[in-house]
Amino acid sequence: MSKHAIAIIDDHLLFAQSLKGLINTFDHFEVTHEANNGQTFIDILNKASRLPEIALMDMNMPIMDGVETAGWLQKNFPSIKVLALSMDDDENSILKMIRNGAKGYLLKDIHPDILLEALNSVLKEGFYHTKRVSDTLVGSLHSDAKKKTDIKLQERELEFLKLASTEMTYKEIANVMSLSPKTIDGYREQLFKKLEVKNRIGLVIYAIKNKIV
Amino acid sequence: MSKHAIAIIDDHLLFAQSLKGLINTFDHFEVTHEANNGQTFIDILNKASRLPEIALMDMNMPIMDGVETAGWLQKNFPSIKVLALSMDDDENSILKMIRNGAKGYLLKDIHPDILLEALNSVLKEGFYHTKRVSDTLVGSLHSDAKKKTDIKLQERELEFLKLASTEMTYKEIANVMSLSPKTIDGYREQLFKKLEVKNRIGLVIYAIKNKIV
DNA sequence: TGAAAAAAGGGGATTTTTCCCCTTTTTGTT
DNA sequence: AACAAAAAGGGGAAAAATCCCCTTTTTTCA
Repeated sequence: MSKHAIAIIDDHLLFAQSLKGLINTFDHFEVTHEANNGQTFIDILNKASRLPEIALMDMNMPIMDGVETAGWLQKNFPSIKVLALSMDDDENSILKMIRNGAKGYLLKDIHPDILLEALNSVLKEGFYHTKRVSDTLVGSLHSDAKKKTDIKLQERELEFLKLASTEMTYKEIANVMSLSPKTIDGYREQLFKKLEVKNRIGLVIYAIKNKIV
Repeated sequence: MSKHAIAIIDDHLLFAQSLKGLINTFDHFEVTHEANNGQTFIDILNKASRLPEIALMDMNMPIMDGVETAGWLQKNFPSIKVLALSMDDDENSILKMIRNGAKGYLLKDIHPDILLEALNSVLKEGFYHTKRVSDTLVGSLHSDAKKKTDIKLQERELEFLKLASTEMTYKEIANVMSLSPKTIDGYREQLFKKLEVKNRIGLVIYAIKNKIV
């Protein structure tokens, strides 16, 4: 029987290469595709003769991150099962990834045995969910957790948010953006409502947590 | 000839184990010690019969981080050469690590060949410095870069800084800390000077960048 | 092609933050 | 015992941020 084809998409080459070695020691798996970000992976897939069965996908990557890439795969190569590989078990990250079709969400601090278990499970059951992920999924059904994902920010809002996450005053921000301070007032209040924060500190925390700055 | 003993200190088990596999494929190296944070590593060393020659040290770890551990090693086991392994090439991190005796600073996105090169270089030359690290070191000699490391914050200041990095007003913070708002004023101004920031946004950015929150 | 959304701006008031100037008490260290 | 540092607090004023209320113009999209 031929081995199951695994793809690794991760910008940390040292990790990717090491992990490749590890997976290749697993009896029924072999790493057949490697990419250092989502865009590269897409390019590889588009001229590949063989497709991977499972894609081990890092979350934080330059150019095209894990969430975006997972969404693209869901549309264009739905047969490829995405297993997210992340460093932080942030609720929002988990939800975004699962909503974009990921079959599982693993933390990088797990034991290699768990990875093997997850790979097998994804092939047989179609998914692998740790308790943490299940809990998050259940929790997201109740309460107000729905709103928190998929907040779309306008270009101008994003520009402002980045500048608001510096030590500039609003007057200075208005100058940089060539706007009236009153317009800045408007963007601020808009973002306060949209992001459900009470003040500029909340904006900064949001921006950093969502890797906008 | 026996192989050179390498220790891996990293809380990301999957990475640590994978890396171990990779290093064990290098001709003259083998992984002899593993720990998931600095404290664990110290415990292991204190009852080890054999010492590692090189310690591959992650920066961000729970309980005891890479900088602290490197400092401890410098005092207690100066023969062990520390090679920092980090995800971000933040100038402050590099400086802190080098000042605590690290012989090199590698990013996790390097090619495995570079790791091998670094290991060999540390053994032969006593150090391995990428261009980025050298540049940072040179840059730190000039200008005001000296001040930015080793800023010691008091317990109370740290408490305040954490609360200042939330959406609370200073009045609310004063209540939580059971202090007069005027005392909070004092701590704030003190931190502004100490951290060289202009306003509360600067405090939040500092706190997040230095993993205080 | 017309309504909705986005972008830009204003008046005016209140609250919060920032920034000086200080004092007292406690704690730690030669 | 003496001095330095840390912890706590105050008066007062200026600047910045917050929060309502609005209007106009341009873009987008069904």
